[in-house]
Amino acid sequence: MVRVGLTTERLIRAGAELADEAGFDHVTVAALARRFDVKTASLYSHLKSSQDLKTGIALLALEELADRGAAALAGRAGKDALAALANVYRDYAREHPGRYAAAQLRLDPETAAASAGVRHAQMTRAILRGYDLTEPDQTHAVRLLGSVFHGYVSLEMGGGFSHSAPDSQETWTRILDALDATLRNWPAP
Amino acid sequence: MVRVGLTTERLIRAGAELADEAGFDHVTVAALARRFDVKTASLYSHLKSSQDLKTGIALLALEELADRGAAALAGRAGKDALAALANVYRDYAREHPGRYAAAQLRLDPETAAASAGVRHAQMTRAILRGYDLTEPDQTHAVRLLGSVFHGYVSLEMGGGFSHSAPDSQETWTRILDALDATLRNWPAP
DNA sequence: TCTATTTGCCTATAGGTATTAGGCAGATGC
DNA sequence: GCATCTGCCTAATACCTATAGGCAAATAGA
Repeated sequence: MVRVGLTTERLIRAGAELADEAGFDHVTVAALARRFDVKTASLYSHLKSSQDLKTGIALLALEELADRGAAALAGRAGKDALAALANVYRDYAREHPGRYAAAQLRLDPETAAASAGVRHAQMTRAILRGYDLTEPDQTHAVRLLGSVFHGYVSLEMGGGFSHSAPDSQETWTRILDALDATLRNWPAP
Repeated sequence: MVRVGLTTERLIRAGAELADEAGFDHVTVAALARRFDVKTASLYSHLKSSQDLKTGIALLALEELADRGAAALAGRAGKDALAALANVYRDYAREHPGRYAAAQLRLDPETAAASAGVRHAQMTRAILRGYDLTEPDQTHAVRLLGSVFHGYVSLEMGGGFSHSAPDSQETWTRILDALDATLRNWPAP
């Protein structure tokens, strides 16, 4: 009975790797146990439940994403900042599809409020400082940007844009151009 | 041994109802069997697998959505058409959250090509006839609209906009205004 | 109407996942 | 060096998916 040195931390990190390799929906307590060459039941000393594991991966992903976003935004403003943050999401999803999928997990309100999710909203709002929007319009714009980032990345990852011209990168650039123009010329009600 | 009269058709339709009531991820062959007061194994005469059931629900949802879209677009053009199709997605997701979630299921290429999914792309393209866009820009715009519709609806359903002002309906209206303006003034590369 | 065939739903079975309870043996503290 | 703690184990329960083979109800043919 060799002790492998399991930790909640290590398990969640390994779970994130498993998610990226096999897909988030293949993340199971059993699969994770196999990865450590340990019996499934052993993980329950460190994890409350399967849901707990998934939530942990989601929180990790949200944090990594927020860190990358903060780094990308530093020293940038306006369209530059817009494109930088947008690319953080898209690139992260391509590098870490499983983690990105985890980040979409619906969290219960308390967990969400304590997560890095709030930093994401703040970062998007920070971008809008480079544009001239009134307060309620800022919220509308935050929601628009969130929708486009999430929507585009999720459709792209689902293969929606794979087999047709023009290629996805071209569209992505043009969509960021369009969003920039929209924010500069935000229509009155 | 009373025969209940199971059919693939009936099973998929009941599965869609189950999805709306309990959530798409609670749709299982076992749960569906309980609903018909029948043993789980009995469903395998009509369904190849659990995946088969889920795919069936997805195809049903895509078709219902496409039908609603076609009806909504009839006789409309420009911003009117844009708002009509957008509302079809949003309303459908609210009325049938389970089916809507099913429609996001990733289908294998052949299945997708034979699905109502292609009608969705056609409808979005049809909207763009009311705007003045060159061919490649039309594709970019189709992808933008798809991203916003899907992204917004999915964030809204995840509760992302629930507990903050202004309310979601207001934002939705303003986003449609912004999209209309963007399409009318699509920026050159 | 009676018989023969089809077929719908059943039982039995095997294997996968989640989760809890209780046990033994390394690791740790005095 | 001994006592305690704690990490991983075995055992057990309860689902879920899926396949194989059986019996009886429905259907077709005479």
